[in-house]
Amino acid sequence: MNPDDRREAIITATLAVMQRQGIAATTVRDVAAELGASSGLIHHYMTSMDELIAEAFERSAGADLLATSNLVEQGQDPLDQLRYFFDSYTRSDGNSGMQLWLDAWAEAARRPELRRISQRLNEAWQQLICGIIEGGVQAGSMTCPDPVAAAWRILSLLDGLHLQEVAHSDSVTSQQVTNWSRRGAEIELGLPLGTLTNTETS
Amino acid sequence: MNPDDRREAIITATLAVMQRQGIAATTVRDVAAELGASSGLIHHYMTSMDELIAEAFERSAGADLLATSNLVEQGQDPLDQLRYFFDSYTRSDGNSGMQLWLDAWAEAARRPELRRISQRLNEAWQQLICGIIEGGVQAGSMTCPDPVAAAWRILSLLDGLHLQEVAHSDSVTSQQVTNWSRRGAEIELGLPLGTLTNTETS
DNA sequence: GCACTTATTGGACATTTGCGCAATAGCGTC
DNA sequence: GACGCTATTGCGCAAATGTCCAATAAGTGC
Repeated sequence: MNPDDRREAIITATLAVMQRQGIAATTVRDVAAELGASSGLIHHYMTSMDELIAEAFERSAGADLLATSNLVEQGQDPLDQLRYFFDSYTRSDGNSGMQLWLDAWAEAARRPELRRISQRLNEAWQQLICGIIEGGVQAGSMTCPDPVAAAWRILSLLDGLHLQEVAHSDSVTSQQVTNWSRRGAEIELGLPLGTLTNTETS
Repeated sequence: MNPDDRREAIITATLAVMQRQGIAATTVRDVAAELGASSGLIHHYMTSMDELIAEAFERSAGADLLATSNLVEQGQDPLDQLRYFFDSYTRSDGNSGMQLWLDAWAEAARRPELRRISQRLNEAWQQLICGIIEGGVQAGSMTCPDPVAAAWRILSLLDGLHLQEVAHSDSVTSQQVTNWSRRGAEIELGLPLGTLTNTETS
């Protein structure tokens, strides 16, 4: 098999195992089994387990960011962009992506490679929001004296709420995450109530 | 040694190891070394590793909640209580407590015992905030149409920001967490700018 | 057909893990 | 001082894990 394709296949298999079992419980043998190959093969392409995990996480989380980023770009005006942003962010595939983020944040303290990637991606998310806000302020549709802080707040609010949903699904439901986070952004940016809740749900 | 005291000593030692190395990297042997005893002793008092970890986490996180709760009770009025709340929450001992929470949230999906505890404590935190807000609304010093949602938002914002600080200390500093979270609460509750920032820091 | 490179295998190895168990030590009671 | 209970030890066991490596399969160019 072509080395590039093989590398890709390994990362895909690793991602599948990671989403199923969590980052900490992902082993070389599990990846090999998922791939239908031997464990030695993984090490022939990857220098270490940490690198493998970091690369697989980057692939998954990077794709999510790119998808949202692309969707946001299609918004006609900043308000539209913000709606697209929430639509895309909230619809993370069954929260398996969010569990991955939880694992990544927790493991960041112990895996430098993973830490660098999660930090870079989180900063990119914040900048994506920050750009929308700055556009909204310039267009006069949003009110925000400190876009940088507001962007971190909106991102942290989303992460914090999703965190509750993933860790304690009985406490906070997916619907509440959607409603509460949008309402929070409306308050943060001085938007009229209902600006971001485009459907009939309250 | 008295069985009760011994049990206590084991939990204390476990907590020390957990704060130093993280939940996932806490082993029976490390706890035994911290305690200055043999590994067999731990199993003589604890039926399993999971139970030990869950109990130690509950001890630590429960104490933090109690401390903040007690401090809040000493506030003269709801605004005072909210200030005390932020003072206490932000000054979590060098973030080792927050790393523990990160580990707990990530592990919640795989350790039912831990999940129950973290869920219960998170709900208690939310109720603590919710009570303050309801008091503030009643007293007329805060404006909030939905205290339950607002409390979850403030808690999630704090958690989300702390999360960034612990996982990526280069992105978000402790000072920014303090300022941004308080400013967020001011916006959320319709408070004048600076109501919660009692010091000279901006 | 033959050398040479490389993908791939399958298992060995050292380490670490939670846990169990037989032996020991310490201490209170009669 | 003997007995009995239990706290405590220290080692052993089986399982799991990351990593490495010699052997093999499969092309590939000459």
